[in-house]
Amino acid sequence: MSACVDRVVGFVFHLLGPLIGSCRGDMGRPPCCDEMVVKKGPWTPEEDKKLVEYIQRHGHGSWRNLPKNAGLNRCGKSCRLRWTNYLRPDVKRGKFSEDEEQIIIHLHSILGNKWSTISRRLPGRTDNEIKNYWNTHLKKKLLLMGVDPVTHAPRTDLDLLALLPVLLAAATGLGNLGSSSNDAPGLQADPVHLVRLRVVQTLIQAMTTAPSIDAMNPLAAASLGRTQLNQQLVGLARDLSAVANPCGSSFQTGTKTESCSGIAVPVVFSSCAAPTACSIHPPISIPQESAPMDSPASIPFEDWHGLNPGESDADDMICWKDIIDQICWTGQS
DNA sequence: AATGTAGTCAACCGCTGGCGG
DNA sequence: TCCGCCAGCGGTTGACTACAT
Repeated sequence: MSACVDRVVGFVFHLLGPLIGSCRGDMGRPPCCDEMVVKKGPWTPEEDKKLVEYIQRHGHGSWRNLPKNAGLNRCGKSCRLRWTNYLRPDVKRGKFSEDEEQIIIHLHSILGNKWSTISRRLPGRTDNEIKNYWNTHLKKKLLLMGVDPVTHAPRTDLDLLALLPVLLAAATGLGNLGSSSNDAPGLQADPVHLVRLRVVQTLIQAMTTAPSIDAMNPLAAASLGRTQLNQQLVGLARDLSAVANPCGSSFQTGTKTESCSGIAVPVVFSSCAAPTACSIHPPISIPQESAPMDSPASIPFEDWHGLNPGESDADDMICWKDIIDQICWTGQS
């Protein structure tokens, strides 16, 4: 919320800045350069040439005074950035090598987003270049490997993603039930629709709340967001049980412990005591609570391979729109 | 061929901490 | 000790390009 206010205030000041600046007098801190005159945007070859020649001849000295001395219509800050990120003779350009990638990943696991510190260990690479490479390549690479790029720990959101097929199957099953049942279809249509809406609501809530939490504290978010979502999913599983009960009182929900690769995992189950009567409804099995990341009950990294949707088959990659479409419209015809 | 979408990266913005007066 | 200036830093933006539809 405050970030939003800051943005609005920033925008207003952005609009009024030149006006305020022109009548500021000697109040407050003077701008680093005259925003009304100074040039912004991409550098031209002529500007590059001027900057390089000046620095080679005199050194950069005070960046604040450099543009005036070098005959450049630029902010000193802009000159420094252009020099350090692009024009400096020792800047190495081109693709990052495997070794460089490994060094970046390793250092990032120790230092976090300390791009300038990381860049000092990689001669010829600038902090900006490393930061961009991280955000565009390495982050994705780690995600596909099942590693959280923030914590460098095995991803903890995969169990939630792994639940989606289960939820889909449940929601789809309800749709089939509603359309195939001869018993008062009109009475079942509304609860089915309500459950679908709750599935969508849960997904949307997960998608919209987690990032804001992440921004403040990724570690806390990983456990908090997941815990809340899991609780919602548990509730959802119970709703599904209540609605999709084709066998009367024999349909049950509860909690139990299941073994996953030899590790005990608490799950919520919903099952039907008469399988032949409800073969279209697979048992719903949902992790009950998120375990702490370092808990022995959490599933180890190597055990997630089968659950990572992006790893086994590219076609299995989750598309949120398709999921929501499927949940909302399956069985509606 | 035209349009839309996603990816990339140079440059900008605003904050922080060091330093000197 | 306080204050202002400055360089450096990390996050974000937006222009450009490649690819898909």
